[in-house]
Amino acid sequence: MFLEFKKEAEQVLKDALKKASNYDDIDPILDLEVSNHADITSRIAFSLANRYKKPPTAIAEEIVTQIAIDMTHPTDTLIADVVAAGPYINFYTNEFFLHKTLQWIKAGMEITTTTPNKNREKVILEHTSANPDGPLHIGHLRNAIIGDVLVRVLTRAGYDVETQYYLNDMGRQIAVVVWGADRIAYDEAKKADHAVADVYIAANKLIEGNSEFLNDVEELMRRYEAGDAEIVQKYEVAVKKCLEGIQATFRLLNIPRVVFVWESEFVRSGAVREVIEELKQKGQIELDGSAVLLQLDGIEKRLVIQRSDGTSLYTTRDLAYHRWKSKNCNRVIDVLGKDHELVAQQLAKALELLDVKPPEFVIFAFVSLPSGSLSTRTGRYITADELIEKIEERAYNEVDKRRGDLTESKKREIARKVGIGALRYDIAKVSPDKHIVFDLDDALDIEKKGAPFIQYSHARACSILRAAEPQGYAVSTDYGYDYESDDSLLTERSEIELIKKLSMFSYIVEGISSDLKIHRLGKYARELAESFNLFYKDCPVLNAEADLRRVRIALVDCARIALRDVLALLGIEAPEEM
RNA sequence: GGACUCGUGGCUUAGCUAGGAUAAAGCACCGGCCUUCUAAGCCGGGAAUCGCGGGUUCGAAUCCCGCCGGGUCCGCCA
Repeated sequence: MFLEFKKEAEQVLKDALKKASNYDDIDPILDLEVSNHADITSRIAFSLANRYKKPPTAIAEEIVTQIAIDMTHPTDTLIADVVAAGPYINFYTNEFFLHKTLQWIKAGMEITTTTPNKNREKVILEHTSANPDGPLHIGHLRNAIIGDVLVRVLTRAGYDVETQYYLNDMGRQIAVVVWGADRIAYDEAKKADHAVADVYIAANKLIEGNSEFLNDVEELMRRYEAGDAEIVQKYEVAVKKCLEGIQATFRLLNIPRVVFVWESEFVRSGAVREVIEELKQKGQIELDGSAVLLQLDGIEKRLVIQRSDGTSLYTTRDLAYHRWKSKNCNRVIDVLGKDHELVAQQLAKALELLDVKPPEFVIFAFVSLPSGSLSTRTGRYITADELIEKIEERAYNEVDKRRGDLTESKKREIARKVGIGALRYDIAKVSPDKHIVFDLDDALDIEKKGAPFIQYSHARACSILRAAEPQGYAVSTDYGYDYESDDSLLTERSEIELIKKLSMFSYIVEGISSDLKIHRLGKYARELAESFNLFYKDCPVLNAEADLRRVRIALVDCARIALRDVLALLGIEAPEEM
């Protein structure tokens, strides 16, 4: 609902600028921002001051006098007041805005987009895309969580999102696994992806420095690219085994519906060859022996698009993949580690040559351990599975400490929600360009004001509604607003602050769907929980006088919905008690 | 060496894209609040020359330049 308020403020300001004839020539950059001092504020007076050589305070004053809001009916506007505070023009919401916000929440919080026709546009979002040579580790976890939160936010904003996991099945790593699987048995007692990692690590040790084995591996790669049926079959067994484990981890993390796209498909379909031929015609080509290099605008590093032996490379295959993605949707989004940044730039430039709109990249900095960087090959990593198990155990201890009264299965269920929630929140709340040194003890310390804090607020809201029912207090949609007098029964500061915070939901979702900065969602979720906790402390609900009780119960219900939904966007489950 | 990126209280972070009203939180620390809807909560306190130096500006954590420190990349690997 805040978006609607902002839109109205924009319109009012534009009209005022038109009326203040001195300023009507400018293209209005309204400079409207959320502020501590008002519900929304405009700093436009500063830029006008520069242009017209007048003090900004005078300009702000002048503009405000031109503002006219028709208030013949209180429900014609969401604005209560506009005042000049020095150089700032401050806008304040009215009672009707609060009322509309609650109605809107109860009706499902539809996100009205600012740009038309965006609804149901198709997005293909690629995340994780880890090599299928072992389990996901905490580096992949960051990728997966950022990606999954984006998928949830974009879906909520009205996009039709497909999540893809690009499967690098043509790399050397997989050939090593396939080679190893012929000599070393999988440990069937282990989770599939962990068993694959064992084989991968052991095979690497055997191959290291042994040129005969190295040749074997290269032979495998050649035959796979050529589509040798026997080899393809072996590859499929190994890759699918690993994938089975990775998907199990995704399920634990609440990451649903991921479509696996096999890299090799683009080679066998001829798409890679087409890309290479087209680049040879359209691009600035250099030859190094029989290898083909492409010089890209603004990038010093030349991109090799074809090897001396004529076989394809990862980047060219990726180009074919991206061209295909682009043909099948309106927005292509890739979540990538920082190590792929140069490749991403080359990819974007090469796609431009092919007249394909480049993807939007979300690039995140590395996760390392206090002992150094992660490596699947050397076995130096903490797996996502291990982390999930430990954090759930820690969460169980916390639940057990507080709720000894619950049944074992109930405690386990809450521990699972709290544990995964804490993990996801910890990663989602940090800006992707911050390097993370992962400290296991720190991650397991779920006393902090993270996901459990937000979940707890939700549980409290549920608890009130649970207690209301047996007393015969139904949840109504009466928010205590009087259309005649424009009065509201919700007048406490904490009530109003809570409703205003609730109204920001769509603003945040809409914002993230364009700037893709998911850490803003974590901040909003925490602020929402804080607002609810303040309301909870200040305003008795069930013991309030009957009319007030009715509208406060309705407010609690709205808060419950918003907390549940914001947690859902973070991929965190909202327990009804904890 | 070159390119990119990060550097904000003891620790972890938000704010930086489009410069503006007292730099905002969490953890840790100190003190207070459970006969009322869950104390995984609430209130108060101390704690920051926003890495350093210059520049642009009426105004810089935010933009520009230089330096220092951490990270990533610079394969006919993926």
